[in-house]
Amino acid sequence: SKPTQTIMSSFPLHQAYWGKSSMDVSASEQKPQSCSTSNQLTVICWNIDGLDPEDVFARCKGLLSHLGKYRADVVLLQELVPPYLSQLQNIMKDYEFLQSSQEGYFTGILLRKDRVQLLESNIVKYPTTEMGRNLLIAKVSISGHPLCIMTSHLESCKASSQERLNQLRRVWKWMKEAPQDHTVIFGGDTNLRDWEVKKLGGLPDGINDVWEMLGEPEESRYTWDTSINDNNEIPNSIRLRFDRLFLRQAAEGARLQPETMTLIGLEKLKCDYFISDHWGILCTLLFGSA
Amino acid sequence: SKPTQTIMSSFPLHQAYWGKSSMDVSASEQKPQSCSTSNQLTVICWNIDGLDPEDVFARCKGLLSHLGKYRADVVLLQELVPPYLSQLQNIMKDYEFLQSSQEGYFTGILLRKDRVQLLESNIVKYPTTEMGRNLLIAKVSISGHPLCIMTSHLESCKASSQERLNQLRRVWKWMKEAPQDHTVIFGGDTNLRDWEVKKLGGLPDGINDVWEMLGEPEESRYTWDTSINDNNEIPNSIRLRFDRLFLRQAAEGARLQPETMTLIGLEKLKCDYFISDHWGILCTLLFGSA
DNA sequence: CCCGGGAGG
DNA sequence: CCCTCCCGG
Repeated sequence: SKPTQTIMSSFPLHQAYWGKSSMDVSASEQKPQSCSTSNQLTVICWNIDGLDPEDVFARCKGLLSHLGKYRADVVLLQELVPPYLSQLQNIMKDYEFLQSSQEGYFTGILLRKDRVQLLESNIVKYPTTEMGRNLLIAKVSISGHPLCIMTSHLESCKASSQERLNQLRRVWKWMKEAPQDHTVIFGGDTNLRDWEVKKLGGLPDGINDVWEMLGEPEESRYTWDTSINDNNEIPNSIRLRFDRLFLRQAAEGARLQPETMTLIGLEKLKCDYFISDHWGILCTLLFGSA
Repeated sequence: SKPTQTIMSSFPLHQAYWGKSSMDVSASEQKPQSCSTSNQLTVICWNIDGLDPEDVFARCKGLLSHLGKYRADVVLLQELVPPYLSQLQNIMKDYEFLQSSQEGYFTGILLRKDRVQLLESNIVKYPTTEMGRNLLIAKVSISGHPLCIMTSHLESCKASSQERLNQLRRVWKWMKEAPQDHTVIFGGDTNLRDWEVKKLGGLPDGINDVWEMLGEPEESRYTWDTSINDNNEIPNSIRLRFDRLFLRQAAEGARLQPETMTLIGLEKLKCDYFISDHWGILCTLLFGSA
């Protein structure tokens, strides 16, 4: 009875996520249970461009295929829209969903239930946004580690630089002021240009950019790249690192150490579109001894 | 036989400049000869918007009326076009004319013959202009004082800020590198926003903004003001100080001290247009003892 | 969601 | 020659 089900058949999406011929088994049986005391944390961060009406079904299927393949502990999505979200919720029964708004487009935090225990969530408004942007926060426990997870879609477009930097300062403030016993990880579509971060004097003490911590690997630098991605039909080749992860360590306890960062969603679908105009970030981190 | 004479009758313009019933006397008799050893210098600087085709005749007449009234020693004009220039040359027989180009729109320096002796002139190209802009320079002697006079119409529009600032730096360089025994005065349509000058670190040592030297009088701040001037039919009220005079003193000899700066062309013509979308600047300065 | 150019206010 | 919006590249 959901409107989206009138345009999307559920089965191919289910299959994309759970795998072929899996309609007959329950969710809990379909994938091996992860070790809930593993010290590894897997995060996906992706602006899925839910506002683009082109071939939504195929793109959603592609997205579910990736999410089902990696089964990340934490999935941070931007530009979710209600029909898109409904589909994910219908299929991804093994995740708990948080969303930053009920209407328009918004962000979401998806928590893998068997790995992450949600303790508290919070939505913080940006007071001067002109695009309805906000900061979504989840306090969770994973393998016994207290973790504060944040996502946001900062003000878009070059022209909104000032507002975007206001929002970035606010994000950093929330990261710094999170409980000191929590590790804090932010992932989102920051729409940042490198010169904007420089303009703020660089990252604040205690907050690091995960991509920089990994030695600035060239192959995962540009998350928005019109030299490859033609979803937006932009003839110019422009490459920007819009999507970023920031990390603040807990004052004590295990440090969270980035291990790998790769881009996903790089393959073109049969419909000749990419899943999104952004690549997704797949990041693994390890809780180690301090 | 000039094309402009087919659309403009010369007599009303002559009358506007020289005064009523003056067609029967020669130019040299029409106005009292200024004292050629006066220490006062009068400068008019005005973007006359020669590109605006509306009511050119009435606007040219209004311009000549002002130029005839003040009979400035130096008149710096921007957005001259050939027909407009021809009319001025036909009427203002008491001035020597320099122009920065022969075609399109360009700047001009008009020197009152009985007060100013032209020694040398120079046209400096801006290498990267996309609007054909340049710097027009005249070395002159006035009351025995060596003077370097410059005018320009810097790159227009907010979007061309970078090129405009390149040009401004070049102007300042030429002002600084003019012969040290010359006083240097630049007047022009700079299209500058205050934040652009700040961005360059403010005015260089040794170069001053005449309006600032006069204590930043509010009534002569905005030379382009759509809250009053509707020549361009811009519904928003926007006021900018586009037109500026810069001064560099000679290393020795009399210092040139600004005395007054007023805006002219503030009255609406019968045709319901202003003379230009810019106000003119009328400035008096005095050579004093150092 | 890049950039630039053109129209309308 | 302001600004914003829209469109095409």
